[in-house]
Amino acid sequence: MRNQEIAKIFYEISEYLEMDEVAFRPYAYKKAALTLENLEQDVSDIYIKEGLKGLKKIPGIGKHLALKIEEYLKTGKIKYFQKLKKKSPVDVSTLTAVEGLGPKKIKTLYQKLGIKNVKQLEKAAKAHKIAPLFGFGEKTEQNILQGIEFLKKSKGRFLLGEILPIARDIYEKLKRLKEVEKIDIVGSLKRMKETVKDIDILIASRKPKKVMDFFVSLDGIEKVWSKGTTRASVRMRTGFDVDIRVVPKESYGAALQYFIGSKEHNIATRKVAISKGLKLNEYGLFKGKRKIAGKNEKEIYKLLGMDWVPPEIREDQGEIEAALKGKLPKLVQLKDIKGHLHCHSSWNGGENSILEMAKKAMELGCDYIGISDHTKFLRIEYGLNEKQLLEQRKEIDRLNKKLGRKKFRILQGAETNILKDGSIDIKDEALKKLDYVIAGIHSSFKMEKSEMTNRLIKAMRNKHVDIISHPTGRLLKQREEYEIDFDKILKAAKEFGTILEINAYPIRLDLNDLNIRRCKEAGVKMIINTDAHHKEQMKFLNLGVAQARRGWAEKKDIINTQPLNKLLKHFK
DNA sequence: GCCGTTTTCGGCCCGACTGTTTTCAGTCG
Repeated sequence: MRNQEIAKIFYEISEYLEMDEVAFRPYAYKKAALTLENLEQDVSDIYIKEGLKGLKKIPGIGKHLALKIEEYLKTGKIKYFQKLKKKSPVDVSTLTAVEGLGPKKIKTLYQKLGIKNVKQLEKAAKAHKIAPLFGFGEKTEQNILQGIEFLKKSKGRFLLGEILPIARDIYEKLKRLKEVEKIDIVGSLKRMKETVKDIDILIASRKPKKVMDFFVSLDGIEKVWSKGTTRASVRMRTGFDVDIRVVPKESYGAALQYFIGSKEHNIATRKVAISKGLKLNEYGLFKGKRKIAGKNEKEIYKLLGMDWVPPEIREDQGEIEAALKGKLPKLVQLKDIKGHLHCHSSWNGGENSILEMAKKAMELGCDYIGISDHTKFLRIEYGLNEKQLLEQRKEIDRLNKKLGRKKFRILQGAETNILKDGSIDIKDEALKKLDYVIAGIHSSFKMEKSEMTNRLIKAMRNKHVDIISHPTGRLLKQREEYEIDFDKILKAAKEFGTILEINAYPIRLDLNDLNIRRCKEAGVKMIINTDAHHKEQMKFLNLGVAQARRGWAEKKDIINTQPLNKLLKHFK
């Protein structure tokens, strides 16, 4: 998709303009980038079909941005962007990723110290050159160093949600090639890890050379790192690396098992093989020199006396033992999900009306959808007050009547705010009238552990609060989770019957896999929600399901696998 | 730079928080 490439450039332009203190234009670029990211159609398709006129129909894209998109599609470049980069040769996109640094501070750092990238930034901070600058100080310098450390930890990894669509696109293109007999995405992407380093693809073919030639000629490739007879590696313009590997059909299953990993799972599996006097490697399962399996994974696991292990839990975290005993969990699946309850509408600044959101949910096969707009504390998100919630109630009742379907229902919730002292920003009388109440932390993230734990527990104790949204508050590659005593949270959830959310929004994935497993073991119920601010974002559901699976969650652990009447029983 | 008109320029999300200041700028959401 060219959309993501262009969106990335527009975001950067917006940051350069902010550095130059240009008014309002940064906002226009940011808005356009956001729209492009969520656009269903590929801009290049739109352009081919309808030209500039078609581009201008996209909301937030006017004459000038349409011309820039055209320029990019035709030449692969945007001159205006290059000019800006030349003027301030600073790596804004990674520098702004350091928490606490924005365009203005970056500008000062460049002008006073000539800092252009994170490496120079770190050097300057360590040499205490930043603290004396006007508007900076000791604390800022320390924060910068901390921010850099955090960045380093997540360096070179991409969000599952951003890389998956690109991987699927490449997968589909390769699949159509007639020389490709079998094909799978492998590696950590197949295991649906929350962040992924690169895209690995495995192919069975008798004509590897043809597959290689086709692969390196794919659209969107920036450069080819290497190309051999059975493997190749490329860098995409979007910044991802893609590796493919071609093997003969006869050993495809063994190769699949090997390349899906994880390494730890493979080591443990090979130990099982050894204990049975067998040998397992990427070419097959062997008894002495004789190959006894290798064509597909299932026969390999079977001959090892194990059940087939779903890729999401191949981490050597107890799945080997469970598979040997035939006691693997029956993991929750996307098709088990009957609806979801954390969606935002245009009532609080989301992109789509309640009706549009509901229609999309129906289209995706949901039996219900919950609208849970932000509440008044979050001014920036147009948070609703008590009165507006009542008005929204009427609108939802009206829509339910109009849709008149027994099979589908819109529920009214709200994503309320847990204030600093653990109280909720909406009065009880108003909460009472909602079908359910979500509460989440959206401010004051830096609190002492016991204080933060108590803050959350107090909210859970509220007799109207049913669900805690994104319980740990982390943002992948951006912000650490706030400090909480998770065991105490679990205990409280159990006591008060509070449901913890698995937020499927790509940058959140919160609860994460480990916490999901703890939750399941503690017998605390969970709900998988998308946090969609746009109807297209409902597709994130599968990312949440994947994390639930990684956390060994089964259908019974997740309340939105239940039909509406049973679901409602979980609420206070 | 977009949008929406009162068709040709004015409006465009705003409060909390932090770390600087010593009344506020920059960043975040």
